Amino acid sequence: MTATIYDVAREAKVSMATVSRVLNGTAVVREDTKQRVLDAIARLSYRPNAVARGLASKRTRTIGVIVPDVSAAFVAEVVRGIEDVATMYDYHIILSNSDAQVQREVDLVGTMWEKQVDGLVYMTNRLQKEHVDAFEQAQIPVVLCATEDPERRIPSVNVDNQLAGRDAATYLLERGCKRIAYITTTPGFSVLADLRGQGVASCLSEPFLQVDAKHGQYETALPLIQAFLREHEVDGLVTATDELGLAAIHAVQDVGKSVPNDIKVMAFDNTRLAVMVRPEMTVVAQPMYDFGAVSMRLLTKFLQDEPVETYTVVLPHNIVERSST
Amino acid sequence: MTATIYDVAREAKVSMATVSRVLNGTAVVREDTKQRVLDAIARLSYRPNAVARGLASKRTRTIGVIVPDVSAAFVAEVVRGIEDVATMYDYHIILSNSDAQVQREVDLVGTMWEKQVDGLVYMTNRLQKEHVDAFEQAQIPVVLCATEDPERRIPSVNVDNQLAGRDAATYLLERGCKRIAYITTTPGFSVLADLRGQGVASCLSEPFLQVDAKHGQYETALPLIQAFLREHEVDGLVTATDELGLAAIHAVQDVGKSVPNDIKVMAFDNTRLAVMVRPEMTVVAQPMYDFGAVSMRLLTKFLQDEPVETYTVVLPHNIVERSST
DNA sequence: CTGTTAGCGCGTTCAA
DNA sequence: TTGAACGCGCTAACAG
Repeated sequence: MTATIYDVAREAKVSMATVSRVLNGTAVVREDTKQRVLDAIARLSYRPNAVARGLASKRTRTIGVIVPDVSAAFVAEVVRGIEDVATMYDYHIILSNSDAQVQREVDLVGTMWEKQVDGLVYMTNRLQKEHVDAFEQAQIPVVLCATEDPERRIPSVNVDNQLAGRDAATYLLERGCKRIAYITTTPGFSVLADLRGQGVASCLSEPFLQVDAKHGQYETALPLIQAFLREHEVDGLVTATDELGLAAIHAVQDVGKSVPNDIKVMAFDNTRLAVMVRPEMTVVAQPMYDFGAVSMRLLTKFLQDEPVETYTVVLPHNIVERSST
Repeated sequence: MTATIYDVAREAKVSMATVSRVLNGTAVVREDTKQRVLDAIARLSYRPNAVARGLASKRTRTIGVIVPDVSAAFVAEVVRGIEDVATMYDYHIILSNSDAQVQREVDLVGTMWEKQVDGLVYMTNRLQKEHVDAFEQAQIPVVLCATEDPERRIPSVNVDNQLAGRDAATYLLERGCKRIAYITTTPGFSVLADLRGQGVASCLSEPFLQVDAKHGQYETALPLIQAFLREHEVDGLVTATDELGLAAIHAVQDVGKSVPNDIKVMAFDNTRLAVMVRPEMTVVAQPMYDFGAVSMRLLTKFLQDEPVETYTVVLPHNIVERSST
């Protein structure tokens, strides 16, 4: 049997309350009795039971993290940011994948609630009423991470994706591109991708060309982009993700043209992929790690009742110029 | 205030024991009273408190997952596998990154213990005595995931990396390679990488050439491999990871040679990177998702006292032939 | 500064 | 088939 706080109390010849006090620093304890307690703890190699603690204090020091899919590079990087800051503030994270399915996302809020998480970091492609309802019912502090809440009801951390789209288009325009197309995942699937597209579109005088690259997978996107390039005369491509950017570069090469001479390619995100292509990709870099880190930090502020200035944090994005433009 | 089991009991005009019974199916309850309870639960939208439940039952239905770094593609994929199976068996996972630091890994076992996790899925580059001691002290069921335990003390799920290394070398040899080099992260850092190298070496009659690509990052590896290629005449390259494979391909091209005509390149793992290079990489594919899924499944067997045949699961690897060889 | 005493919300005997 | 009562290990008043 593993030792409890009672065992420590007996061993140190004090009451369990005193043990609790030195454990939590919740009140002043005389130095020598404190030392006795510490010794007893060490002798018994006592570890406080976080579950009992959670029940008594109503705070579990664990945060629920709900994401579409950790195995996506972008997401994994975000999760890393979340976990790092969580660790700093002595929290653990419970991680769940939703596969971007609303029903599952809503269910997860429920099970996270059962687990008594102190807060939630939430990542979804498209925030809907069901989500907001679930948050309200669960009464858990939530921070949206790299996801948009058009109505700004829920605190969130993101970049201005529409502006980012404009910046991308402007960049290409300034470098002489005349006809720019936007390559994205299935429109309607991801708000981020849609906003970026809107940003691009808003800069164009020509009719807006958009390529639906399905789920954004390299393999499926490649032939779609090739087909598009055979039918349309373009000299600039903006892609919703790095993976699509990579597919775009290869597609351009496949139809016998050159990047960046014939067609300039500019991608979103700046995952490690961006530097692993030839030519290396110019990108609108997203602060993925910071999405996670800042979200979690914001959440800790809520949990500790620290004052917060902005509930809707807009992180800066920036263009990293490389050889594909 | 959120409803408790007492509220439900009162609402259904039964005792809390009965509510607990219908909740857990732990004893037969008359159909109509069961229905009353269910109705009451729905009416109050009652959710059992998992923390209280954990304290009373001594099982939390949460699993600790300790990995070097989720943001690595390989790891993220493994974690996805773990989480999927955990969900199937109604477990949640607490995820922590260790950055491959032994001290942190050991500490994490301790904090996971405090959290009363029911089990641990553990991933580390090099299992050491400190780890095993920590496991023993914590008395938690552990399954090693994609990590070697040379002494087979701890249950594990892995492939035979040495054999995989031999297979890679054999493959190249059969295709006419005469001088093969192995490109790896800092030797001694990862047991997996070392074993693969040993496998490669065991097939070679020529002296074994090994390139220390530091931490295995594309950017730092690239110039190192270029330098190596300028000094050595080789016609085959095996790399410890996909990222290094990509660097190798580009390095070959940078020194004015062709893949696969002049030098064949063969990588390990088969992350999505493998198909995103030109030429696409031939790889020894690792079942990353399965590492996670099978580990977690094995752990559930321990937790449910199911019989298990093998404590050391060796998953099959296979060569995926593409254009780089 | 320290000890006593209630709970926290639930599982689980033991009787009835 | 159901209920009463105890305990899981700890925090948090409240006394002293």
